[in-house]
Amino acid sequence: MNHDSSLVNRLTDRLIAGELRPGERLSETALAKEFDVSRNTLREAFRVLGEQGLVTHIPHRGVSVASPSTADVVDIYRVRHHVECSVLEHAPRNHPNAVRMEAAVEAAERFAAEENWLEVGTANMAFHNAVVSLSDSRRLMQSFSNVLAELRLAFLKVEVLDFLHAPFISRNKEVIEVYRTEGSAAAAKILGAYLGDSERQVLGAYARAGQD
Amino acid sequence: MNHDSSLVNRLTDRLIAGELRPGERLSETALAKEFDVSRNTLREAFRVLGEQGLVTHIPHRGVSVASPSTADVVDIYRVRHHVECSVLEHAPRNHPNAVRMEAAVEAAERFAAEENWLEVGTANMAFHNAVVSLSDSRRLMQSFSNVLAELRLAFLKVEVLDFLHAPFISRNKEVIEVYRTEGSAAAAKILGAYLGDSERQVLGAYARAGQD
DNA sequence: CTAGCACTCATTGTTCAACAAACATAGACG
DNA sequence: CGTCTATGTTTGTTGAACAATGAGTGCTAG
Repeated sequence: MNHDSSLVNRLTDRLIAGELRPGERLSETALAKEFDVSRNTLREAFRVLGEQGLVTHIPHRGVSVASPSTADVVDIYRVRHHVECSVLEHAPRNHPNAVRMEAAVEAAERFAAEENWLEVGTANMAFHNAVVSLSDSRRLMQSFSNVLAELRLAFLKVEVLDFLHAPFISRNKEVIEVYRTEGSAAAAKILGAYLGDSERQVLGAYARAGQD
Repeated sequence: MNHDSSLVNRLTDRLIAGELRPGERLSETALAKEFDVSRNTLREAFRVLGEQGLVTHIPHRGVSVASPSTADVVDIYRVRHHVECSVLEHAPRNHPNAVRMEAAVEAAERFAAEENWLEVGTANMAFHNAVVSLSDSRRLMQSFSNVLAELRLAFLKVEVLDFLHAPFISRNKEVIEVYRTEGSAAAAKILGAYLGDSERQVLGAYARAGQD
């Protein structure tokens, strides 16, 4: 995805894989040693991750893996509503990137069959990134991708990947189907409802987990 | 605006003030000396500015002030359409932050009277940031703010601040007026047309300036 | 016993000097 | 005229060092 600084990639990989858990403190010296880089280069990587929202930086207290609060989840879903729905609503009828959406759904189904929920989640992210790619806007895709990555940390925080992802594969398919047959506006409505339900599920999981 | 790392602020101030011109190469040693910081800290600041799109970083070739191409301008206006229109369309009837929009317009009028076009541009940015603030989403505001800052670099690049900003003050007022009287949906339509015209103006200026 | 306080220790913030690696420039050469 | 090489400059990265801040500890006084 990012073809720049390999260090940022290595860190994001660990983050979205859940190997660095939300809220976990990231010691500079420890991580520098682990990734075999100097503290200074690690700090540069921290700054970009911080700007992407994957990591929280508090001056003189170091950085931790972002640990989205319920307020953050609500905020993230606000972004999703505005961006995803608006893009889908105004998408041209047969946008080439629709195949990306289909590919993502197929991948999700494959991984769901294997009960590999982490990869199902990745495929789900790919689906929604594909939706936003219908905008043909690099910046929109970039910003949105960051927000989705942050949302994944929210999923990891409450540790119920299966329950959160499984029911939504079929709804992804429905979005594609409606987009193909009835057009953008109808599909955007479906997607909006989808997102509302998804948000409720996540917030419910937060409440059950007793998280803030 | 940003109350974190003072260095990033100092740099962004110089950038949006046009003192560091679009495309200008930013030498690490030179800038480090000028801002009286070490190369390493400057590089950390470069990473966040790079992530914000204000600065372009090419490995082994250093960073330059972002110099948006016409493709970038088109991309930026795509973001603006999706974000601003969607937010305004779904904004509640009497959102408290509407006063921010009005304050921005008044500031723009004051500065226009003084023919201080740089500050008119700043006030215009404040207006559109205020529009997005109707979403009550921190992330949407943050991302959007970055995109607007990048657009200002586009204005600075073609050096026609007055021509680009002056005609749009009244249209800002119109957006507020329609939002107050006819509601969100109507205002969003007006704003959409506004943005379309604005985009054409900027692209026209690019063409006249013979820029890519 | 507990609240407050000084002290200690660990971590981050920042700088500096050094070197490797990539790039840009200029001059030599065919 | 174009290409290649040599040289110099800039970035990428490191390690060590020190200052500044925060966190934890144990002491003291009430």
